[in-house]
Amino acid sequence: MPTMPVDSPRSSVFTFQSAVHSDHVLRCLDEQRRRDLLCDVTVVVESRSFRAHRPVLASCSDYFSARFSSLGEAGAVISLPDEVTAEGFEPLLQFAYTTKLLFTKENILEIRNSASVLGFKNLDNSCFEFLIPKFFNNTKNATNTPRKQCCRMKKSPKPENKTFASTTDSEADTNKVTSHVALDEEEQIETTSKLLDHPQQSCDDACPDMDTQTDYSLLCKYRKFQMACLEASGPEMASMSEDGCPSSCVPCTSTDDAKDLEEPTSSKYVPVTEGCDFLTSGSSKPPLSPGAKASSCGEMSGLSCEDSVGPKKVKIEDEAKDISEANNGVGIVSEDEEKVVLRESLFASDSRGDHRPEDPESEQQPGGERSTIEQEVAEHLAKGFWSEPLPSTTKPSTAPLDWLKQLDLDINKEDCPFLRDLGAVGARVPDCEEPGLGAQGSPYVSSQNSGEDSDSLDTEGDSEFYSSARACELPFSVERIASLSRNDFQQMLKLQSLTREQLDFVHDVRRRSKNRIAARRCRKRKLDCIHNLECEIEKLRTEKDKLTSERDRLNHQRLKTWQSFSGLYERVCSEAALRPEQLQVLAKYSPSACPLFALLSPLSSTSAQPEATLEAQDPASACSLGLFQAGSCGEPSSRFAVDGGSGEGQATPRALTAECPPSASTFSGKSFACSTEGTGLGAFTSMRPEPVSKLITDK
DNA sequence: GGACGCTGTCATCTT
DNA sequence: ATAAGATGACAGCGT
Repeated sequence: MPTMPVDSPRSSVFTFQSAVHSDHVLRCLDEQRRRDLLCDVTVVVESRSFRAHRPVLASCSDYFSARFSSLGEAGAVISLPDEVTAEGFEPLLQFAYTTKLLFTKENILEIRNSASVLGFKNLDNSCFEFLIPKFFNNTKNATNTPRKQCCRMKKSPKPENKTFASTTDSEADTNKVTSHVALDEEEQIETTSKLLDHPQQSCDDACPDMDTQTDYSLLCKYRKFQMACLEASGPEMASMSEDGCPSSCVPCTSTDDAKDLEEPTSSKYVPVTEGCDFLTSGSSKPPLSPGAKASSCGEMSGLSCEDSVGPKKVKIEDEAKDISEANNGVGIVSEDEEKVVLRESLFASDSRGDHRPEDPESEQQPGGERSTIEQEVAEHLAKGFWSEPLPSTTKPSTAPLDWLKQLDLDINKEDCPFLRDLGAVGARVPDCEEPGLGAQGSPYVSSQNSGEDSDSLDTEGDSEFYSSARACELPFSVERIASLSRNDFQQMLKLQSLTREQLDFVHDVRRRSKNRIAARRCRKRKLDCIHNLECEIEKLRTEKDKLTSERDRLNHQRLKTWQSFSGLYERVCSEAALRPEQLQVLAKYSPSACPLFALLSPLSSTSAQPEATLEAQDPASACSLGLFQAGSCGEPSSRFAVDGGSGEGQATPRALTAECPPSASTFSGKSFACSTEGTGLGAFTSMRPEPVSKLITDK
């Protein structure tokens, strides 16, 4: 958009933004493409060639962007992968130049596939995800798309949520495409949810080791706990974030974006006030009304795995996002029975007047009977369209009550170019689930998913609010009140001349809404923390098992080495027929760990080693019994647990009794005395293998 | 009808 | 000093 800073005596900067410039540019580019003017690339698909401009393609498609950047100037002709068909590519090319995607039931799959391969932006979520199932899964419950089950921790699946999995009779005779689509949609939903949710979002129950981006910095007491864990855990927990969040093992419950880490799974909508900042601060775009900001932001941020109960809402909110980003609306009009034009069009400030007279397509099809699919599609898109709040320009001087009436009447039926055409379907006004609450028909309310557990905004308190709001004649929605930043909120209040009572009421509503959201966050953090701790416990348990088995292995190895060593000494001594004096001399020059010491123990304990008391001597035999007779002790490790005092084992009585059965534990007391007797001779005497003892005894 | 879980709200404390 | 957020406690509601 052209900005035209104009110097003024006071150095003020003005901004002019054309609402038609981008349209014009695109139109010119399309014209050039049609006339093959300034086209710098030929795209070959199957046997067909398409002339185009690289920047246009690159700006719309990741694929082209990558290709062009890698090819440089050389690639004047590029061939697309086999997966891309001409039938699928041509509408995409047209979309790139016109923002309109022409498709039919017959070619939408081709288009979707091509778009997927080419990485065409702004189509998947906004178009295919909703449309394809409508085309190919058009059952009664088609609108009830499955909730992302893996993100529902405990809620039992509801029957209607199984639409995709279940195959109705009407579906039974559908072609393979149907199942393919259903499958793909599941993937899409999942992918979409992942994208829209916090990237960390994942299944709760299957991810003990998955990372999380839960922002524990927002935890208060939990953060302290996490920090304590960090400190206590040492290097193992070094992967924790600064906030004390262990990245190695964390709750896999959803965590939203950095700001709104918290809301994703547990709440239905998350107004992120801060998210509106980019709209409000120094924007060069035409100022949006507070309502627009609120709605946009609320809907933008209102996505979560759990929240996005179906592609419908995802799409709507995605559209809202697009709307908020580009100030565009989404319109859909019918061309003929099976043909639909999905169009993103400029959503000028006067959205209510956006009947797009320049588009003959938008005119009602006289007598044209729409298919159910089409009706649903149109209704869906209309919802997205009207989820955009009324600009403030439409209600400046209108009395609040009149304004509300206006909302209820005008918007829903008359002014919406899509619903107007829908007949009975149109009568099901978006956001008007509760007939008694006319205010809920206000486009300020973004509760899109009618019916089952739509706890987004249709809470008791909100319903109460609407009643009270009507009583107070407040032109606000809860969402708007709660999602606005403080400044915006204050500004909005200033714009409205409210009575004291009204002001109190609005503040109260805002406070409660904020608190409600905070409570959700808080609870979610608790759950995350619990989950995190469970993961930690599991991890430590695994670690312990690993270390235990390693210890056993090493002990076993040590026992074998000792036995082998002892055997060798025994052989040497017996073959050499050494006398005890000779043995002592030999031992004198042997390392202390040498099993030879064991051969000397009786002598040393009685004469040479006065400190080796009877208690130590007795235990020696006791230990040897315990060690080498008590096979009942079971494992080698338990045997060597006894000799902990001789080396690094550090066996404790508790360990002994724990590891040895009662029969062997009768020795434990003395064994322990023996093993703790000393680190030298006593210890080794306690360990001498029976053959050695026997040898010495014999001698 | 009670147990349980979920959610909103309030009061209070912390940031 | 004030607003916003966090959290414990409680109550209402649905299952």
